[in-house]
Amino acid sequence: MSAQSQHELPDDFSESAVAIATVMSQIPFGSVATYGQIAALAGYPKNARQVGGLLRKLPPGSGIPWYRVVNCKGEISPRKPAGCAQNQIEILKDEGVEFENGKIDLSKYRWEP
DNA sequence: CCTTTGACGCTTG
DNA sequence: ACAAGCGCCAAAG
Repeated sequence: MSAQSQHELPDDFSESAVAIATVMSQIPFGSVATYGQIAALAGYPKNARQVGGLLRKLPPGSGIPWYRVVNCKGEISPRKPAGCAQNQIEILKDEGVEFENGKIDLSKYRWEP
């Protein structure tokens, strides 16, 4: 079998979705990126919402550090199943990211490509 | 084809 | 600092 990439993205993914997922996987260890930032780097500055929609569709073990994605406020975006953010916070803390009242100081941990 | 939904972001009060 | 409203775009029904 051909050597597949570590990013096993569904074939359903559109061109924009692949670009977004690629940028997302570029987030370095110990850093975080905002939805708008990822969308802009992918070439779609107005598709910040699509980034979130993509994370929702992302399968586990996709090799994408979804936990390094936060909103413009430096906090975990609130989604339906409340409490899931707790796990994300733990992972980021393990990477050295400091949380202040549940928020991250983007001026310190924001990814700067 | 039209309407609704969604892990967003910015502006205004 | 906080809340509400509006804008933007794609996927699903």
